[in-house]
Amino acid sequence: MATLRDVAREAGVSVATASRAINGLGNVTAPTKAAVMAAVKKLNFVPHSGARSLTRRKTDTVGVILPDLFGEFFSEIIRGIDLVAHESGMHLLLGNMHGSTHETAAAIAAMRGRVDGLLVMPPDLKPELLADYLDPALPTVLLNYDAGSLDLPFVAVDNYHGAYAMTEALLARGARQVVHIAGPKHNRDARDRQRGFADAMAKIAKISNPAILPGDFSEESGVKAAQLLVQGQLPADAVFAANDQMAVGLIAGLAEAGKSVPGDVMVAGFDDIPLARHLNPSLSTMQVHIDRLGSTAMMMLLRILRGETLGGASATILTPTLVARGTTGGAAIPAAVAAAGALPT
Amino acid sequence: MATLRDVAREAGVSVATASRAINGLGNVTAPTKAAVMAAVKKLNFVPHSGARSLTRRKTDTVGVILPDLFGEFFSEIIRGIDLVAHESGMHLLLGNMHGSTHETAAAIAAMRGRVDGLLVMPPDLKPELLADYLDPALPTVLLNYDAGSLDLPFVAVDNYHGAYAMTEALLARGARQVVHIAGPKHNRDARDRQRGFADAMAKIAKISNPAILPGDFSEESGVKAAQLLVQGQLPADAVFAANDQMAVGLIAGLAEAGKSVPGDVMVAGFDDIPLARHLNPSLSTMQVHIDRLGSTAMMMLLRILRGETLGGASATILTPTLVARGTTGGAAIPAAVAAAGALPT
DNA sequence: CGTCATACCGTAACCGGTTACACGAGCAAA
DNA sequence: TTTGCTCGTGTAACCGGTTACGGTATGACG
Repeated sequence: MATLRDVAREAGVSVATASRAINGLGNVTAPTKAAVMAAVKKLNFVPHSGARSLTRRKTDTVGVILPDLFGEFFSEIIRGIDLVAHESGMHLLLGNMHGSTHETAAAIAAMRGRVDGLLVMPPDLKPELLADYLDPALPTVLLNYDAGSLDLPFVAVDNYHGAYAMTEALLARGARQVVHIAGPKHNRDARDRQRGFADAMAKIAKISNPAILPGDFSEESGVKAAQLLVQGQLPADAVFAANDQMAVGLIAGLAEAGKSVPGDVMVAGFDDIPLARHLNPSLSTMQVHIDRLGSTAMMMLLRILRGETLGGASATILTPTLVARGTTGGAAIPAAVAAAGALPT
Repeated sequence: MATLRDVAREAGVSVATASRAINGLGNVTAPTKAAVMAAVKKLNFVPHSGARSLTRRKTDTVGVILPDLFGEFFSEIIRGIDLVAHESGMHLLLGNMHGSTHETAAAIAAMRGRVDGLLVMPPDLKPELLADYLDPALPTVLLNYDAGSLDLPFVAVDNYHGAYAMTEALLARGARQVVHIAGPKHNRDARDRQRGFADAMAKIAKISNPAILPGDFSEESGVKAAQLLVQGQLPADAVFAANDQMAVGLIAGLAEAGKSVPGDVMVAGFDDIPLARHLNPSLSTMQVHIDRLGSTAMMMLLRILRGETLGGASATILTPTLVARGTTGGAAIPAAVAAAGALPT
């Protein structure tokens, strides 16, 4: 592979001149520039971005560290990030913590010297630990994580009020005995959603100990919850799953047991994954623009990198909106219309 | 940020010794190693991977260049790649060609000096162009692309025989007038699938000019196809969409027009995206293990990087398998059972 | 005690670019 | 002619690591 010195020699100039010519930094005569460019073509020289970023102290890359890569949730986030990263000519270096705390540290450390900033989503990590791992000198934006004590910028979803609103809606539809299927115990999103549910039940329905079934955000755990519900003879006229994935499993499990939705029991989820509107009946859920989670975080990071100060905007809370569909007996928008984009569902 | 020289100074040794101690390359006394480690802790030094890869001429990173990041297809590929990359301690640098040829060149060029190898998926690029962009010295594996004249290793899906098999299955179910919804004209996958369909119709049903509706792999184009079908009074007892996404739109459109599936018309797709089994009725389709597309490509690349020779295995063809579900009146496996993983659907 | 192998360690040259600074040429003003 | 600028270019010092090579001290051995 040709290096800059090769090009310089070929063009009969110094490396400095070659560099200037290639980067168009002025101060180069037209003929010499042409000579350099000819040499570039001839040797088909491609600049070595690694070396480049070493001196420039800029990599034009941001590191993205996610807990996992499974499912639409993460792919939507990545897409959102890429959307705005691409506009600014930034690249994405993917890190995956694969659920383990130890790997998280490794993933962050491996980013040193490869990225200009970091986008981290640590859904089940204690803030203190996170602070240890992160390099204070490296601009970092947290995804879906309220840093609390740390004063790192972040963008998060208002899980609490979302869950509250959904519970309220179920109650308004006439449900009395609403059961919640919780997410993983240590997961912050899950805990906030559960709190929102419990508070709504207490404040609105005056029920202080609503039934809560365990779950782990997976489809299987939704199926299991359905079985528990039916076999345990748990009285329920509505079930609110902490995410759509579980709601999908739940509905399948209920159908298996001969329960009809929403006839016998209403069902609601959270996230509005693409699948939700295609179910039959379609799934009522809290719509989160997952891609926006990624794109706004990336925009915040870009502004930090440009040296702007975020000021009050250092924390962005995305409010999910309620989408009433078939599983709560709501306005069931014909799938074809929704798919064609005629309605902003 | 502390550099290696800082550490060396702090520990009272030379940079060479510090480097050796940190990397555990022997030839360092236990006490001096301890001193270095202490300095590392004290300054909390994290090695600068950028600089490291410059001298090592190894980045421990592979570049992944995809045409887009939209939908489950790509996220599954990335997940598959990450799965095996992670095992070998490799990182992923994402490049996105955003559909444009010009961007493709830029994306590839930007990888120079940042990666040890490349995974490229250029579904609508001519081989000659691709050859121009690619650096022959950089190990590259093509995703879902038969390089033909270029002798680059690749892993691809046997779209032709998959489509042939699906068409055959529809005919075996008694369909006579099978309509195909094609994918984007310039897309190789789409063209191969269309060829498989046409050949099967000709050979098995002796129909040489089967009806083919235009599409672009999007859900909307499936809806449009349904409208064309109904309004155009096109006789059809089965519709074979070139991918699942379009099949989903198609089904919604048919339902809108009052057509029942599979009663009035059977429907089949291609890919087996996760959504497929959750539709009601569930979608018959050709199952492609999309994640394997990514993981096998990554494994091939790793072997090349390790200096092994691929030999005959330089081309891997993944054969899709037929999954008969509800939309062709096939064995409709209860969703709950399938979700629980009791059956390997 | 001299010789030599061995094990540790330091000096300095690299990897492939960028860029501060110096230098010479050309030209206008004094 | 001398001074002073500007403009184009070259020299060399970086960026932050790795590593070839050479030096020194130590112990074994004749």
